[in-house]
Amino acid sequence: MSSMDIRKEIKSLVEDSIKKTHKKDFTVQVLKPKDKAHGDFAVSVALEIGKEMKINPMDVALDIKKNIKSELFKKIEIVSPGFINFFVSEKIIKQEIKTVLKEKEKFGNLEIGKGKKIQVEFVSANPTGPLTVGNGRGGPFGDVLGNVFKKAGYKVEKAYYVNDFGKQILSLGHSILKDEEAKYSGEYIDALKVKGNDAYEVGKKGAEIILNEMIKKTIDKLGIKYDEWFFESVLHKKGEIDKTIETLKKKDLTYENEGALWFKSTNFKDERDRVLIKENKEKTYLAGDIAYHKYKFEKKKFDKVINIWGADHFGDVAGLKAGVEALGYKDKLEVILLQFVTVLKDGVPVKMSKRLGTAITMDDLLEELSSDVVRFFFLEKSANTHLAFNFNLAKEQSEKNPVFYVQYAYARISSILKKAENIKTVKEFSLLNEKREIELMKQILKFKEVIEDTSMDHQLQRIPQYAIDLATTFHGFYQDCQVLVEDKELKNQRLNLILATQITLKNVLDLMGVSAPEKM
RNA sequence: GUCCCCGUAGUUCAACGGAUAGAACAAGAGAUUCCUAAUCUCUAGAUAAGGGUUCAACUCCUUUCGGGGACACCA
Repeated sequence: MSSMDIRKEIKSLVEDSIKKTHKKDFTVQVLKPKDKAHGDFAVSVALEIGKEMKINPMDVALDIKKNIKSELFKKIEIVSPGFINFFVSEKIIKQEIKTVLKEKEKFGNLEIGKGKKIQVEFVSANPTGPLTVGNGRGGPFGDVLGNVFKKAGYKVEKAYYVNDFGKQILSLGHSILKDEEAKYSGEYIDALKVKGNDAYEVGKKGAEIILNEMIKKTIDKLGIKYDEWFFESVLHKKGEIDKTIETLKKKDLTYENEGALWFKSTNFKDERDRVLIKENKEKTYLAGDIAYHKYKFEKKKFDKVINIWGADHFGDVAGLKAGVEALGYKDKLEVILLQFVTVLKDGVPVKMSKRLGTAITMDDLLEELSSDVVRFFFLEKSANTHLAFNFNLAKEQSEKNPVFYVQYAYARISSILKKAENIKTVKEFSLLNEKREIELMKQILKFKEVIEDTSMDHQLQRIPQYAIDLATTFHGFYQDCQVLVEDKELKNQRLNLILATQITLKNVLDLMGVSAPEKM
C-alpha cells in the first residue's frame, strides 16, 4: 500500500467515522505535517466540526478516533487544539520498499493520466536569433513537466511552434541584407550567409539556418527532445487559418470594422476584441495561433494542452483562450507564464552576451556550465518568480551546489554496491529499525506523492526539492549506519535499502533530465 | 491610468488556509583508526507596512510603499 493509498484510506476512514458519530457528510483533507513529531499524516476536521457544532474540538477528535481501527497505523494521536495525527506502521512501510525494488524504473508510475493525451508546448522562440536565458527558461520547465505527465500515465507530446511567418521574418531578411529596415544585429547576423535580394525570401532562409544551426543545437545541449516541430507557415499554406476564420464567422463571432475583421473575444471575458485579418488583408498572429489550437484539439485530439510562455505574452493569453473557447474547447487549454530571468555574476546582473551582441543566451551559460547544472537551477524556482540565476554558485562553488550534492548521494550508493558481492532479495526488513533507516524508507516512498501532486498543480520546483531531501536523508543514513558490516543479514537488508534509494534517486534524476554518475 | 507576477534570514529560493515559517550559499563552532569529508552535527538569522475575513493567514480580501512585465491591425 503506497502512501497515496494510505492518504485515501485515511480520508475515507475519517469521513465514515464522522458520518457515524456526528451524522454529517464532511470532505476531509489529509495533511502532511511538516514536523515529524506530528505523524506521517494528519487531519484537522475536528477543528472545523467543533467550531460549527460548538463543541470542544478535542472531544470531536476523540469521537472520530474511536471508530477508526486499522492495521495501517502504529498509533493515532490526538493533539491540542484538535489535530488527529496518524503514524503509519513500519510494517507497511517496509513492505512498500519491497515493491520499489521490484518496480525499479517503473517505481513512481501512476495511472492518473491513463488514456489521456496531453501536449506541452514550450520555448517556441522566434527563429530570428539564439535562445536567450529568458525564452530558454521554458526548455527545462516544459521538458520536465512533460516527463512528470508521462510518469503520471499520460500520453505526452512535446511541441515547438516555429513562427516562420510574418513580419519578424521580413525584419530578419532586412537585417541580413543590412538595409534601412534592419532590426536585428549582432555577430550571428553577420555570420548568416544567405544569397538573394528579396528580404522575405532571405529572411525565410535565415530563419531556417538559425533554427537548425543555433536553436536546435542549444535545445540538444539542454538534453531536450521534441516530438513535434510545428511550422506556422504550414497553416498558411494549407489554408487552415481561413478555415478557422470561416468557422468563427459561422458562429457569428466576427465583425468588420475599419477594413479589418475582428473576433468578438469579449464574448469570452476578454477585455477587448481582437483583429484576425488586418486592413491590408494579412492574417494576424492570433488568427494563426487559434488555427494551430484547432489543429491540436480537432486533429490531434489532445485532452489537454499546456502552453508555456514568457510573462511578456501575458496580454495574449485572454485572446487565445477566447478563441479556443469559441471553438468549443473550453478549459482544455492552460497557459503557464514564466517570469523573467536575470543572470547574477558576483552579485551583478549580466545583461549582454559577450560574443553575439544580444541578450545573454542559453549558450553563454552552457559554455561554462553543464546542462545538469543549468537544468537544475532553472527547475528549482517556481514559474512565477523572477529567476535570478546565481552563476557563482552554479560555477565557482560547484562542489557545494545542490546538483552535485544529489549526484554525490547516487555515486556513494553506487560505490558501496560495487563493493558488495551478491545482493539477495530480502524477505523482510526486520533488522532495520534505526531512526535513520525508517526515515530513509519514508522519504523514498514520498516519491509517488511528489509525482501525483506535481502532475496536478504543475509546481515543478517540488521535484528538485524532493531530490535534495532524499539525498539529505541518505547522507544522514550513511553517516550513522554502516552498510558493509559483518552481520550478513543486516548487511543484506541495508544493501537492499540503499538499492531502493538508488532506484528512487535515478528515477527523480531521470525525470529532471539530470545525469546520475556512478563515480564522482 | 488599467491588468498580471513578485516582495520571506546577509544572498538565492521553499512552505495543499493548519501545529515551532523550511533549505542552500555566506558567517561561527565541531566530527574522519570505518562503505568517497563533494559528507555529517550544532549555533545565529526572515514573512515590506497597515487594516480585515477565519477556530487557524506567508497563503484569502483591502489600502499603501517598493521591483518587474503587459496594455498593437508586432510576432
